[in-house]
Amino acid sequence: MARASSLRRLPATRPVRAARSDNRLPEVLAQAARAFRAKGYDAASIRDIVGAIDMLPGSLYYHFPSKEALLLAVYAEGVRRFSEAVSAAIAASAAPWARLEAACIAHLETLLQESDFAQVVVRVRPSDVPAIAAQLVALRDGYEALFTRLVQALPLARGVDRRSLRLMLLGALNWSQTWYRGGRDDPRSIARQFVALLRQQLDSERRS
Amino acid sequence: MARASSLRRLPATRPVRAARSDNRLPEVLAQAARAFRAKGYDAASIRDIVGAIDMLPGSLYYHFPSKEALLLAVYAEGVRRFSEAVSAAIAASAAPWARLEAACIAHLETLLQESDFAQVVVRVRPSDVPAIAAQLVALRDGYEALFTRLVQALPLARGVDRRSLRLMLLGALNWSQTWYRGGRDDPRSIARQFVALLRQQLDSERRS
DNA sequence: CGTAAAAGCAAACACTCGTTTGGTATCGCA
DNA sequence: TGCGATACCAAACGAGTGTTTGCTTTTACG
Repeated sequence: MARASSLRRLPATRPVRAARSDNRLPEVLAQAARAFRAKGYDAASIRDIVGAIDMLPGSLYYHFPSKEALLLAVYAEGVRRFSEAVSAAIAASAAPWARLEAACIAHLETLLQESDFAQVVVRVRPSDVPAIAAQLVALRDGYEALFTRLVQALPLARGVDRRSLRLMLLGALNWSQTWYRGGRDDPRSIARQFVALLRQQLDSERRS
Repeated sequence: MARASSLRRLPATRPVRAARSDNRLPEVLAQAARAFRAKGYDAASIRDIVGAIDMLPGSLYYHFPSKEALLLAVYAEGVRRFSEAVSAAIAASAAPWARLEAACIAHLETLLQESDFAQVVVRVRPSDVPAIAAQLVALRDGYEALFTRLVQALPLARGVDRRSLRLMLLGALNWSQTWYRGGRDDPRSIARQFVALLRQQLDSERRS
């Protein structure tokens, strides 16, 4: 059986028949992502979300059993977009540093341009939604494991802590959401700058 | 006239007489910082804050005209603590890199240990509180100017973008609030690691 | 076509939110 | 000691919150 678009398995009430074509679930998700990104989880109300697509508050509960479940769906989609973008980006290169740079560029372009879903992942803190905090963290950790492997592959001088390097890089990238303004900066060059600042230790003082 | 403790000028209703000794404003501020840090601005309710010190919701409005004004007071105090810690720390050293490292250590220790007030500065986004967003940004910018000067003083190879360096460093430091767990890590060594990862370009290829 | 499921409407529910208003102990000070 | 400002209490306000319940329209499918 085909895996389908992955959005189709999100609703909690499983249809036994195919979804109808006038299904507005995609619009709901898009608007939810937009609202969560702009206002954060608590400040974004159900009425904000559904009102933007002329739907009534109660109607949302046909698609999701709770506001938390809605956030989880948006968050999962955000993580999926990050993973997809980065996976595709690193496939092109073989050299460890080039792969890391490609990953950072893809991460930042997804975060700062393709927007909304990805921004929610960086914006919303799992601890803000205790009921699903563990699931949010698990999703994010799954994605960041990609970077763990990329950093692991780097040829570094001994004594360089790879965990610190990963945390520093991802932290700097994610924090850019705070100060980034389109037009003035662009994601690609920011990511390149950041990687370049770390690349000073030359490759392979030891085994690859 | 003495400058006083700087908390005394916070209330919006200016007393013409000295404050009474049973004044619980300090406790209100401390609890507000605690709540804003733990839950964020929107999720932390007035009742959460005053309830923790057995005060009634309405009583807060003797000290502050609005919830936003309360946040502004907490935020300003947080920025003040950052500034004070970092200013004191960089006074001890003269060498540019040592000063930057000292600043980062002080920043991170303030953020991750002395806690609450400082954490609010990193946790709460100005855009979450539009009415005072501009003032929050101004406060933070004033503090971060400290780092701009520290980075400016570094002897760097030409072609190294100082703005990127500053943004990367502060971003990585601030993001640590997300993953830091006391006991496992400690702020001092984290800050040292981060600075070390950037220090590879040797001092003064050019003028000091 | 007819029918069952899908998708959403309409209206309310109980609750919490920030805030206001009027009153009152209590303290600092002359 | 008395007076007035200080620092609250007590109780409510209207608006907004996530969510539920019963009903209705629309669609895909046999």
